[in-house]
Amino acid sequence: MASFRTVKGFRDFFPEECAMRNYIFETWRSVARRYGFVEYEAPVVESTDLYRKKSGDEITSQLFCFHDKADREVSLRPEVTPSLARMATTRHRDFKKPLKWFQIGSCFRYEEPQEGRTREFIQFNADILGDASSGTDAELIALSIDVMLAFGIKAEDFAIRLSNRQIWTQYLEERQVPAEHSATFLQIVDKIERAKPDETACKLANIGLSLEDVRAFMAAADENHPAFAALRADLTARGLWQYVRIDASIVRGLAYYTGTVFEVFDLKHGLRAVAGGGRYDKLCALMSDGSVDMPAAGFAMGDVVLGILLSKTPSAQFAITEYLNAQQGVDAYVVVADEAQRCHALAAVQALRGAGVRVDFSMAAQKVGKQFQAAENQKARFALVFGAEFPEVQVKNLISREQTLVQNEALVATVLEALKHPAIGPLIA
RNA sequence: GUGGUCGUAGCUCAAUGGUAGAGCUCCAGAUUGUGAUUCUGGUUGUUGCGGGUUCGAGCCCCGUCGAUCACCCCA
Repeated sequence: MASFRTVKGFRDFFPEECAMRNYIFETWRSVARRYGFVEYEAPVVESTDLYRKKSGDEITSQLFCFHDKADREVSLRPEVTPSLARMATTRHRDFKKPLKWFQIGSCFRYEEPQEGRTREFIQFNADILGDASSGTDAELIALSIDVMLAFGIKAEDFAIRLSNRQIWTQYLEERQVPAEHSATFLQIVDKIERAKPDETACKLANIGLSLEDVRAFMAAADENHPAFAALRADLTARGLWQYVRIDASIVRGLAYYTGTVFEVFDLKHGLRAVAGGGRYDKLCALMSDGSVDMPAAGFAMGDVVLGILLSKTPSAQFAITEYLNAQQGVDAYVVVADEAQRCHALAAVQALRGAGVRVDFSMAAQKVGKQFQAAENQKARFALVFGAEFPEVQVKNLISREQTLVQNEALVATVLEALKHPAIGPLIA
């Protein structure tokens, strides 16, 4: 038994898991680029104040925070939106608006790990800054839908829960509830489906509201509500409105959301939200002490819940298998049948690799049978046998099992030509 | 941070308080120039860790670490 384990809530990525992770990254990247987003990255360690500024002191209980050797208070980032707001505001004059930026990287939260929740997780963040139009919100929702579709997650597997915090702001104004109760109220709404009704009613009574009135208002907030009219028209034109469900109980936990809020969630397994986001028009002003007032909206998708959903969705497995087959293994495996020819084999390995061919071979002397077995394990399409017939080389097609003799100096050209033809049939017999 | 369940080989799991096992994987051989199947052999454990009870603990008790579930939180 190994003496060391991963630290609580952290994960190893063995090759199989790393391939899965890379598949997720590449899918995120390719869809984001399809939408005209450019990639950025921010530091993993930030000043703890960066997170206090927008969320208050209590959030430090969920931060990986520590003092560095110069006694600076720093934290591993729990999210990237504050870093993005800092970056975008400090150099906003350098960029034409709107900014469509995405990022992929680790975030850290000191919480109790559970299924779908680890202490280090990887997030895909997509944000649009400098555009206050509802078209921006629609673009982000469309991106989140297309990301799911790109993973092979279909309409019957997921949906978007959509709401808007302004309908609640308006609700509170109409009932003359003081603005300082707004955050408390949104927390109550967030939990309204899970908490006990009498406790919820009691909390609402404290700020002068009744549960019946709130429930009635929520029921009335359907897709015909004027707050969703522009979004609905936009997403309907894209053919994407079918994925959207209005749900007024979605307010999102973050303090900084100001308008549209939405979540991506699965329909079959009751998992945690796959992604979440919304409009945060005041955050840039807050981060820049009012010097840069830039509207913004965005969402984040984590790798952990997404990975669980992919593993439970058969239609997603197909795309993963295709990706893994294309990525794994090598094109050719060099078999050293006669150790006297090893130096020629090494020269060929080097030449083939220089030509861009993926090549592997046994670095130590091995029986020929073992080497062919290794070639199969590596999913090689060709075995190149260096033996007594050198300077001729046996080129064996491992799928058709056909074998031909080729002059060594023609080997690279022959392999390159052969690789142009698509592999026939499955690599494993 | 609080409470429930669980922790045995690389993996999946057995083992009335009485000699720690099986399957799979991995390695080697049968097979010294060709992939499968099969057969044979082999490696791997302070039973998560530390105490306690007992003639004797994988099993019972306490603590601790980890996993998981529910709270909490969901940026």
